[in-house]
Amino acid sequence: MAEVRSPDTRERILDAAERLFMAHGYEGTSMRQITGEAGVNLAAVNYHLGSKEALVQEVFRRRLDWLNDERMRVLNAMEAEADGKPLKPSQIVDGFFGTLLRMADDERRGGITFLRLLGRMLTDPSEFIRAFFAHEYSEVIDRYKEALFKALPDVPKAEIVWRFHFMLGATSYAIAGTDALRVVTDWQIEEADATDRLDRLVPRLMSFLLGGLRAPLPQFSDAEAVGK
Amino acid sequence: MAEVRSPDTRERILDAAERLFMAHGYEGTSMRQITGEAGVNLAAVNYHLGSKEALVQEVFRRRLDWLNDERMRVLNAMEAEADGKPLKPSQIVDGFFGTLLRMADDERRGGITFLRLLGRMLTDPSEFIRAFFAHEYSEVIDRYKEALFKALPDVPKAEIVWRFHFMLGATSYAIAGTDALRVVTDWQIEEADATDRLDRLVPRLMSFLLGGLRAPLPQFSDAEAVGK
DNA sequence: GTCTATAGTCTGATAGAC
DNA sequence: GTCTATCAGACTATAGAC
Repeated sequence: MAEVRSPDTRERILDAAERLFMAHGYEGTSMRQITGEAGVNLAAVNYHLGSKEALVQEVFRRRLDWLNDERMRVLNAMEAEADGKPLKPSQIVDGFFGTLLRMADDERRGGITFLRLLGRMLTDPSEFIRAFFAHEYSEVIDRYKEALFKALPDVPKAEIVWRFHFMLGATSYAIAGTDALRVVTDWQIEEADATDRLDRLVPRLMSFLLGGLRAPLPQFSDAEAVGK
Repeated sequence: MAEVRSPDTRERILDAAERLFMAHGYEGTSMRQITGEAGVNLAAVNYHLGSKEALVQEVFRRRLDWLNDERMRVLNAMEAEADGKPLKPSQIVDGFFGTLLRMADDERRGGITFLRLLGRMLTDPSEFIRAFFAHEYSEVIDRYKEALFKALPDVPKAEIVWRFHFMLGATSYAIAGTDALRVVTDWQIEEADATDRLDRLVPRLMSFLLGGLRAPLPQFSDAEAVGK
């Protein structure tokens, strides 16, 4: 049985970095802030992680490895159950986005802090960030895309890929939650109490995503597009 | 008649800052990079704009002033036309999101560069950015929210506010476009040619947004929620 | 493994000549 | 208005004592 002990230096650094990168971004967070918040010496980051760039990669890797394994496990289980028949779109959307959102409740997996950090980094177009995500995500995305192609045989594949993309954006903003919502609204809506946030957000978002995924196909003004 | 002249120093700085903030973020871009790209002296930013913080505010202000005026103009025109009757949801969505997306074609208004910058900054939770957007956006958001409340009297207001938020997220990702799309897909889809991007993106996104906006209401597992 | 001390570089901002 | 020169401080990273 593993010895129970308080978080070691390496993990304290990762936790502090996760929180600070979420709040101020990668470039906006210094090693001094990170080590200060973690209560460790400045040199500890370079000793344990190597560099600031290696640190941010490890911050994501320790969470995404679990998330994508879980997404794979869920999809495999659903497909085994379906026995060759296509899955329902709602199952696929829940397997991908629901699994992500439910991380918000799991403090062992970073909780809401990691989800906000992820939503923020997905809009970062820098080559270094993009290459990392492309690598960590490609396998699971391919599997879910294929499942959607099978589930929606009448919808052109390009349309499904775009709608997948739109769903990611809506989810990213949903994660940022009340904070980002306050950017665009005074949010005087009566139910601002904190208790009913997450368990209502998930069904709310799922309805929206499925409505968008199954919307009538767009009519392009360009006539030639019909034959494509 | 105004004299036609090449962009002056101030505008060259704003253009360079817009491009660099889009690519590397606010914290990731130095004054030296900005003045270097603009081909002006380092001291010019402080002389013309005052500080780096004042610079980024002016980068947004010069575009958002036009955008929000235009959104107001379109909404006022549609409501005058409707003569007191509720607008169609598709009209409202097009007035808000369509007006934004069509900026991508207008190089005089910053084009696709500004749109990507905007999408990126909307995920930044820092107080300084949020306060600025809340101020610049509040009036027009309120008017569009009210129009949606009128157009969808059977949908609870809280639901509409959330769906507005989800639509913003989907649009933000749509703007980031092919770049962010490549994060989550190899994008081997055949129609990757650049020519047919924007005029197809708008109907694609509009279908998705309207599908989400008009989706069936979510079922909360919490029974008490029904009476709220 | 953890610390101090510091090297070497880059940052935003400004004073003052022209 | 535009320039050079420079300040004072923050940054990442590392060498070397313990």
